[in-house]
Amino acid sequence: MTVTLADVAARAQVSPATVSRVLNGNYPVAAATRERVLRAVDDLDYVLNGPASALAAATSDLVGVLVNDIADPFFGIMAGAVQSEIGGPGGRAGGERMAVVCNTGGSPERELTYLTLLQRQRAAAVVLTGGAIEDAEHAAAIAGKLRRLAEAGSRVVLCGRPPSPDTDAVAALTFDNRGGGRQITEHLLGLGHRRVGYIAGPEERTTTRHRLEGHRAALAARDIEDDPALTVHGPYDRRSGYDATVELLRRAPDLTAVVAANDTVALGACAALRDKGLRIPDDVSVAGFDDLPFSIDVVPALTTVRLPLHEAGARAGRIAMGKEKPPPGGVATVHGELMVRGSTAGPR
Amino acid sequence: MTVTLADVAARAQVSPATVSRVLNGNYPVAAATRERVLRAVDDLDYVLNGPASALAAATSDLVGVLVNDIADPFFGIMAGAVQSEIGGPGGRAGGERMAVVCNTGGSPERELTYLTLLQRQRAAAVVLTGGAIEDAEHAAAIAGKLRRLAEAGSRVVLCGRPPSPDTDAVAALTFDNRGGGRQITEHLLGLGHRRVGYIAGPEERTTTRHRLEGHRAALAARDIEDDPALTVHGPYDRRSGYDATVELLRRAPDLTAVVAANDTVALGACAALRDKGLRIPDDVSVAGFDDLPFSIDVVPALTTVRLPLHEAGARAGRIAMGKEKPPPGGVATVHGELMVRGSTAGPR
DNA sequence: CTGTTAGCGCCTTCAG
DNA sequence: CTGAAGGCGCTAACAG
Repeated sequence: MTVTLADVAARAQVSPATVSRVLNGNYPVAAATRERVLRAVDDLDYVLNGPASALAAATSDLVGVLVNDIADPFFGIMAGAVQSEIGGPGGRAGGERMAVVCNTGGSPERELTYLTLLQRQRAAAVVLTGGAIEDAEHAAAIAGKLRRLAEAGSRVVLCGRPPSPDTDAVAALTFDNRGGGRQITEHLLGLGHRRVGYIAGPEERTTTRHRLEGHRAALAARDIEDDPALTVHGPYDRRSGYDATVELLRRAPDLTAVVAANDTVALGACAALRDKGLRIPDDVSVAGFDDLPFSIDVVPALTTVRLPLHEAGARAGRIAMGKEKPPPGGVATVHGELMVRGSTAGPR
Repeated sequence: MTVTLADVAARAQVSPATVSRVLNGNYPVAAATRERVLRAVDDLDYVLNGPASALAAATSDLVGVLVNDIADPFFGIMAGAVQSEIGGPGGRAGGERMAVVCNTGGSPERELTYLTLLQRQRAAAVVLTGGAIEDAEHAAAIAGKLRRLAEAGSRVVLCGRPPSPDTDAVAALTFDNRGGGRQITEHLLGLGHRRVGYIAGPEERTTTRHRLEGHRAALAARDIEDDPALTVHGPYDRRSGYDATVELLRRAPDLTAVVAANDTVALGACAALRDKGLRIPDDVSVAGFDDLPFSIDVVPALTTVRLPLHEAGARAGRIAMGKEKPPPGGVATVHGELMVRGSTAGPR
């Protein structure tokens, strides 16, 4: 019923092997023969059977992309960038690799499950985005899975995640979250702020910890007390920013600035401040992190640290495909850039 | 080297068929036997070979999701929702289906290419999101591809895209773009606006056309002239909103409101107005469409039409998996809800 | 409930 | 440059 390679071969009057070679283009085939085969393919509307080739060739053209939440532009941008680079060298509808996007929701189990599923698919590569969960047991489990994936021939690339030891990753592009966190707080301190609230991300995640460490380093460098009451943890979403800000304001009505773990959280913080009748930045300055597309459009525009998400994702994609050499030592640090905008100013 | 079903069978002292049955759980197997097999699987760290099963079973556990741009939350939200519903009935790391996200960038060729690639993968289902391109030739090509996909056993579901004839889609969930477009303009007219600029999406797309038709219907219902100078087309991005607004202002300095094709475009429009020294909504009202998460956080909050993107995506996913019955006739219209917020008010 | 027997459709040596 | 042959790892009838 469904047309197979053999049908094409018959129609083109060549052997199945020849058709295979034409389709994969990895082997010399006479131009005339190729033409004949291609015509037969068209005539028959033939479409290669992916699973069959994957089985025979022991590798598929699927690339896994693990993200926390694809609805979040932070991940959407990276996933899109990865995807834009994994296409083959072009040509017909061949050579193209496809991205399997796996939404882990930040859950360790789902992360593991998806890795297994990708191993099952014999994924050509796997790109893990976003911060890692800081739990020894889980880290070991992940490392084990990644090792097995690598052994099975998948190229593993970390994007925006710190390199973890014995992972067999081809490369790790890690964001300089610590440096960025430090920059943003330094900017605020430089403006004269002394009571700075910090809305951190969820605990036990490298991203959260690094950004917070940067913040603290900036405080320490100026000998400013790191009042524990000024730090609140919560998920990376708007709601958390809102609630945390209300809480911070309750604990420390004297604060003059709020640093949020990321832009989305910062948005929630702004909303809370506004609801309390506080003006930004006149009464309270607000800063975010990531520089998502909307951040320049909120009013006042958000001061934040720009992370080159698209570039990083694209590079991860190219490295995963072997189109670009991994960085020396397999690790590259991607730095953020402080974007000073209207949401921060000197304290009252 | 790599461990296979046969290895597991040997270790559990059963036949390969039995192992297969345990793993797929579609067949009765004695509890004791199952235990033994499962233990062997664990001991050997066995992972099923996806391509091999797909070949033998003639179906894969991949679900294609076509989107214009995964970095855009409009699509990210739907893709995430689809993905959340395609998981199997649960259980071990089995039964899980994975989402192959295909970024078409709005290009007809890429749309076709990806459909072919999904057919090659023998995708269990394919969900097409977003509006369709209005070009007879392309529409026919797509319809043909979809028909072939359906014949090959993939369940095709449209999400946010009008039902196209002879497509063999299991279901089409279409957004009521016309109704939404009409509502938003009616809202503005009700406030007293008479000169309303309209920033439409790219031409030749159903979404663009329907929203614009709704806008015009609202004007017509009030016998207000549809001044062609008040409509500008452009891509669905911020930049386009900015540029279009500058152009509208040039053409019609007397306009008192701007309706954007979607929220992202509206953001650009707001930025342009602000740069021109115009206040929102005091000088010019602005309205968007979609109600993306950031829309409530911009200042002033955006009046817009909320589309239940997550719900629609989830439903599409369930229908694609056969977990939910398709709507009667295969077509369901998903209505938007007018969200009146601070960005619109009566004219000066 | 379990084992046996054939393929699924393609790639890939190996000859020629 | 092209053909022939074997097997990739699993599933799906059939028997039993």
